[in-house]
Amino acid sequence: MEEKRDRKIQIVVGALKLFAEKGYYRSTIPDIAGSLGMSSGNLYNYFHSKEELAQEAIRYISSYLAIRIREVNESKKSSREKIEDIVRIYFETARDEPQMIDFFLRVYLSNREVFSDGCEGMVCVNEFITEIMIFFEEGVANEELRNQDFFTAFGLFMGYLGGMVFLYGERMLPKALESYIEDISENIYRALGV
Amino acid sequence: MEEKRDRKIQIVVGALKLFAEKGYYRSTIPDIAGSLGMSSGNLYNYFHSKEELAQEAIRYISSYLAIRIREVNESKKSSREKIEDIVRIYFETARDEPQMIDFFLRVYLSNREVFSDGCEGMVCVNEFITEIMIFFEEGVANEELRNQDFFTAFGLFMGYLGGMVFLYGERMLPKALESYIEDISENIYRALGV
Amino acid sequence: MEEKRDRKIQIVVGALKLFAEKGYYRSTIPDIAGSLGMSSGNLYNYFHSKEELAQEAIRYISSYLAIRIREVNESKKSSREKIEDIVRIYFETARDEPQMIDFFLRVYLSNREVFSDGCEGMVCVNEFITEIMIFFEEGVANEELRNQDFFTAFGLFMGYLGGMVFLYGERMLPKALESYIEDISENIYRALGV
Amino acid sequence: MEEKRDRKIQIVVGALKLFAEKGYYRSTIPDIAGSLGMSSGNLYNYFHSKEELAQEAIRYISSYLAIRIREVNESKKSSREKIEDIVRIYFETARDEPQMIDFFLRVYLSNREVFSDGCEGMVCVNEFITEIMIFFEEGVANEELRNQDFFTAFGLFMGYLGGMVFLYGERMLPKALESYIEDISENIYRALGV
DNA sequence: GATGAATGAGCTTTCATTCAT
DNA sequence: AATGAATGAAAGCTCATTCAT
Repeated sequence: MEEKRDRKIQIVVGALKLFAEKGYYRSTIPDIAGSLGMSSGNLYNYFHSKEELAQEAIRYISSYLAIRIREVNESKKSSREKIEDIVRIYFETARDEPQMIDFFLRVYLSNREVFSDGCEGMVCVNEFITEIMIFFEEGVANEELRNQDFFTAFGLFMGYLGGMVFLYGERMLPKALESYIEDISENIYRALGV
Repeated sequence: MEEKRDRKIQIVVGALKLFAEKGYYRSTIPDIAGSLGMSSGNLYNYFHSKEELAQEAIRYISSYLAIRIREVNESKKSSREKIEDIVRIYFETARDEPQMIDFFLRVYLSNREVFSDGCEGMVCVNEFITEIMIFFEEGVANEELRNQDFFTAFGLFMGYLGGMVFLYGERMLPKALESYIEDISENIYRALGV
Repeated sequence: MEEKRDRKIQIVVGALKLFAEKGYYRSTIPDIAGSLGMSSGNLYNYFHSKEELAQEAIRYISSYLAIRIREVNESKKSSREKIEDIVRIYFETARDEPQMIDFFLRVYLSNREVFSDGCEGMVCVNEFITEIMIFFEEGVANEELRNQDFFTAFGLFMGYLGGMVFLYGERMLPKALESYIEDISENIYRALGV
Repeated sequence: MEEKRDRKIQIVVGALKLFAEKGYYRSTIPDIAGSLGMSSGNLYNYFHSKEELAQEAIRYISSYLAIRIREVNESKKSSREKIEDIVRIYFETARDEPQMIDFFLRVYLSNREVFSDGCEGMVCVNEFITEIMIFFEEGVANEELRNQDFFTAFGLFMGYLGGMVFLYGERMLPKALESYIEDISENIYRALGV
């Protein structure tokens, strides 16, 4: 039983990688199964459909990022420092596990029809959004961040990071992603701080 | 000959709309041709492939937005005011011609393989980026904007706007898109201003 | 346009033959297309699904038999003679166009799930049943047939003929099908006559 | 060993039910095994293939009906009464154990390819047919029934009953099946009697 | 005997593209 | 220019059967 759960996670991780590289529609079930050394028929013993696989993938990513941001939220740092921590987490993930961010940007955000049954609204990225919300609201409560509409702040933060990772993926950035952390964090703080 | 050029534009506009609504892989050539009242065979008299059609579409969008931003750049307004004008243009386009922004976010940014032969790097959105670059560099030259890495600024500006339109498209924003213009412009100015 | 209608009929006739020979689930779309010298992709330019093809087939058969029975109904013969004519039509069809009766017995009657959307109840065999009903009611009106429940009579008539054709198909009958016409008609008349 | 025989019968009974409900090709081995609370692998310890299972099912049904008809044959009743008894047995089975008759009509009669190796001709329904034959020949010997070709009589009897149960299954009969027993028996007797 | 993961062939259906008309 | 029938490769998914445990 435990084994089956482990295998499911292995499959999600493998599928995630392929989806992120080639997109949802260009990744075929035989591709995914093959990359895991299994037959495509067998894959259906673990997941009922390709869509379900993609939905599990986005849940996995949301959880992965949420765990790391939760640590930041639980620290005693200032909002300015927390911004930098979150930017770092995001960029390090983009560097070390690029499929995570790429899946998010290129599969989840773009192929909404794949997620419309089972991941309506933002239910499958809820964990992640919740942590960003906690970060923001604590900053406001501590009078370190301006009290503005959450989505206005959220759009800036996440749109910005997503945009940078996209430029990075397109090899449009002249320097390594990490070298932008300081400037970007400063820009975000200027926008959101009191 | 002139006629043929007009018909090509009509086709691009029609294809653009369908691609934006249903995504690249879910839009079929018969779909596109049908929505234009023509046969799929005939469509191939104007474009050699589905990819070419998508590439023309992104060029069209880039040009469409560039023209409007050029007007802003040519005005005598302050950078603070220009930011607001650009945000307004972007949001008004998202409201009145949603396919333009949606194609950009959901087709161009996500199905990179479609654009890898013919739109490498950013050549197909060059016109648009150039105008943003002009806006930024003039602001720096006038000492209204801080002199920072262009991509750091660009990522913030465009990532932010894209993020907001995405949230809007997902019906996650409680208010109309335009009502955020003021706050968002302020956030951008705080981040980029001197 | 007319051509397309003709081609559709050709396809129905071809599919009908295969379905009758091998059953619905053992007849594959490539089989059907191949037997008609066309590609399976092209078949979908004429019919939207395998089910639709089967439904058109039963409508075709129902119409084919109804036309022939209508001629009997329009004749001035006695009910006793009409019974014999109908039995003859049924058996001659079974001999000359065996796929018609076989499809009816082995596909339509047995794979009800295939017909549940679009041929609910008996709507796709309505034409045929209507003619049998006319035969019966006129016989009753003329006081040649006993006035009994229609289904009691219909079940006998059609169950009997179907049963004989089944035995014939299984090569269980020692003699040719036609040589039973006289005896069977007599049995039916004994059962239904006044 | 005796246990194994019992388990085999249980499996046949369970498979029979599923086959009758969903058809042969729509019933999967995991379905059948699952409905019996066993694994599909284990089912293969009892039967070598899906086909074998279906063949055992029809043998079981043939035997089930034969036993009941044998009782009728062994009674001292007239042919007219025996007809009514057989009709009643058939209809009561259709009501109380519908899978028996449904399997016969919808699986055995229709998917001949499944039975072509192992149940050629009528060998798997031999027991049942033999009893009907005994009924008929005794009736002829007693001069209660006309001396006609056995198949002519058999086709009427069984085709009729099968047709009525089919109409019943399609919910086309306005009344309960049993209420037709009297009329149908009368029709059969008129057809077959001296 | 019992399990269920694994296989792999085969299914229906889709669709970009071609080409005779 | 215009049509749409035709192709054929490939997709997602199913399932009887096997076999290591």
